[in-house]
Amino acid sequence: MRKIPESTIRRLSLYLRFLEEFEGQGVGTVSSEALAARGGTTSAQVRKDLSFFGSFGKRGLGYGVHELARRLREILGLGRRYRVVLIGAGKIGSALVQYKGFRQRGFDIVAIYDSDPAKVGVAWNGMITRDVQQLAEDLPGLQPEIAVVVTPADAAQDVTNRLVQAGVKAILNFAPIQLDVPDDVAVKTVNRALEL
Amino acid sequence: MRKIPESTIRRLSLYLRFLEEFEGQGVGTVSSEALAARGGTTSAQVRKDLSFFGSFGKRGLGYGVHELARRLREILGLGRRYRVVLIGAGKIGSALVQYKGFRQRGFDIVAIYDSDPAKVGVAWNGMITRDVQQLAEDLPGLQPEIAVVVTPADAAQDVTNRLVQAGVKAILNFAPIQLDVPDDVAVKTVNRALEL
DNA sequence: GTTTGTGAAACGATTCACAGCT
DNA sequence: AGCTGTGAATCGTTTCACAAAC
Repeated sequence: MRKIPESTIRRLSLYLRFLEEFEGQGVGTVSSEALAARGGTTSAQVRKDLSFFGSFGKRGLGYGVHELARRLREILGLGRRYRVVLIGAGKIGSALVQYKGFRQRGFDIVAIYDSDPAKVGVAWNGMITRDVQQLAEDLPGLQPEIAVVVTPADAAQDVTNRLVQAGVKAILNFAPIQLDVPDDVAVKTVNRALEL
Repeated sequence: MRKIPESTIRRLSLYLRFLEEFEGQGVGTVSSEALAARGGTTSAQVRKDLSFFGSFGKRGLGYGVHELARRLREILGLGRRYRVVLIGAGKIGSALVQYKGFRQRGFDIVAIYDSDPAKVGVAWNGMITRDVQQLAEDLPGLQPEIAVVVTPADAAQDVTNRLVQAGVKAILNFAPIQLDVPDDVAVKTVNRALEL
């Protein structure tokens, strides 16, 4: 029982959200069936997902809402805070700085960079946008766990190289391009597109 | 060779984007290998994806960039326009009305609804927000192919019921809830959340 | 009696590997 | 010689089904 499916992780955060709902409604215990109904999966799926990490339920009874929520937060690494640098102070970048959910989920933006002289020096949420040229120099002091790349596609790979060079091991990429990184660096590219 | 993987469809629109890039660069022909490199997959994957829909390449040569792009647009139903109604004139809703990419991709918003009296009557892009109570009455005249639900979670199911009742067969759901619909209605729930 | 936890079976997607066309 | 198209093999995920726990 080693490798955990990526899809399991995605569902785990869903479950957590539902548990928090149940918690708010004063529900003390849920069955895998109830969780599944809320999330549009099956009870077997819920149980298998959880079983990757241990056994948190009581047979014949279900799961303690509060306890399971706690365990999930633990598994998902919530409660822990992450230092993140943001590269790109354009539209998405500045939206992210102001987005409260980001901070709520444990992500603290500790610096913002841009290459456009018109954007450098502008303050967002009390943080002054710095020149991307200073990135290499600043990173050792910032010690960010995560970098968020929100540059145009043509700048993304260059920025990524600098980040990797400086030892960043996790990148969240909003640029519409496949970033080339060493195996020990995790990249998650998010697709800002709608399709049907 | 009947059922086409959902993931194949997702990749197809990626391929199309890359082909348009190549087209812009005056490239006349691509191999599956070249497309794969651009998109971070493998050549076998590209060929298998395309093979679900026919054989568009020339052995020993590759694919005609222009022709393949045309075929993909055809397969993906682009070029066709869709009439969409938007339910919810809140933050995301109003962003969507103004989002140009939506229209560019063939989606024409033909009406906007909200239940909040303060929002009803407000014009977005020259379109006046109407009261959601009028939905049932209006839909037969609007004949929308798609409805986009951007209401709060507690209103979403109710709105959905009305839409289904009126014969809408495709719903794009931004509310953080699992919508319950008959089998012949397609729902795509999009998750406005960031995780890592 | 109810509901979990989990091997085993079924299913679905990706990768391999090669025959066949250009 | 080069590259596609595709069955067959492989790999990963979901579903089944049931013994064990309460």
